[in-house]
Amino acid sequence: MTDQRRITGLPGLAEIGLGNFAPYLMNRIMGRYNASLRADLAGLGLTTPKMRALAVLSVIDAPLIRELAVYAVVEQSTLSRALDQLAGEGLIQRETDAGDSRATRVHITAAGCAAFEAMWPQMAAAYARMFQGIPEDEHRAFVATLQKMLGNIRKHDF
Amino acid sequence: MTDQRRITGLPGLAEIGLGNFAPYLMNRIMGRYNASLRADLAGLGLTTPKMRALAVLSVIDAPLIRELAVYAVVEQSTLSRALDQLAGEGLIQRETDAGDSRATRVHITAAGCAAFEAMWPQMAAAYARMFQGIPEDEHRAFVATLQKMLGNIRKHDF
DNA sequence: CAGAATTAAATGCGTTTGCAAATATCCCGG
DNA sequence: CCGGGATATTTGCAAACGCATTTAATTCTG
Repeated sequence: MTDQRRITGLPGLAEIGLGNFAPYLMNRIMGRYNASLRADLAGLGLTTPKMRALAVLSVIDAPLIRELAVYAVVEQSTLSRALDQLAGEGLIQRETDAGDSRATRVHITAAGCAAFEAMWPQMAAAYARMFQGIPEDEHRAFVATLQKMLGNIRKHDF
Repeated sequence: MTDQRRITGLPGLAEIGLGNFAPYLMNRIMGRYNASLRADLAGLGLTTPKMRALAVLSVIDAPLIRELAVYAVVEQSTLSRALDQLAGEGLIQRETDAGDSRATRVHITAAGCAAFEAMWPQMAAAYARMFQGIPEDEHRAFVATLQKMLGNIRKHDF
């Protein structure tokens, strides 16, 4: 038992081991995944926030901006500026919500769908690489655990 | 089958579903984990790169800066500046490598260890929350899958 | 139903980031 | 042992980021 453990009663990071600490491994993996995507995307004039917004919009229709910020994992102020650019490029459209004129809903355009489809093969390739050699049932169990974890830490109901 | 699937042969994101797409879930989870830690750390005068460097240094002794950048998942130029600050605060020390005077090894100081120990309870709490309600064996299987994934995508041997 | 409190989104502003270039050192072939 | 190419780190710079504030609209409360 280390000094720290003896004093605090908490197992320390050294005892768990970096390579067994799930948040560390997840940061390592997503760090590389995101960096690799970012490099690919730069060639298409897209940044990470723009790509994430398009990805979510390809699946969820007309969310509010604050919802989109949660789904896309982008700070709302950063998203606001990313949407400025996407709108300027004709990839999305902002529209005031019918029932609440403070709120804005975001729609993806046909050009936006096309832009997302152009980058999807690279995301799919990175995804395939990540799970290569991992059996289907292990993959499914992994995703099921992720879903529980998200349920544990999210602040919103979506 | 969607139009995209019929044309490209690739299952699209909509078919997989955001909530079943592992990289998406991992970004959601780590986004919140990191944002929550960052808020806690701001009070201690630490940023994410500084915290990550300290965390790695609490476990790995005297790595080269480029190794530390990989372990800590921080761009090397960003790390270089974070180390400037940490050194200024007396939490780490840079020392030219004995065998290669281009290279620099980084040592954590006693004050640096103390700083990491001060923030560890918050990291441990976020970790515990993330896995609350998840059985021990499921947790272990999850980490084992993460280790395979890291092996699949990493570029370095560490 | 008036006014306070809350919520949505955008914006100002200082900091941080990451790419690319610079600097310093090392290694290899001839 | 000299010069070209590789490697380790730092630094210049423009773009991106996040916090806090602002603006605008809605909802709650007495």
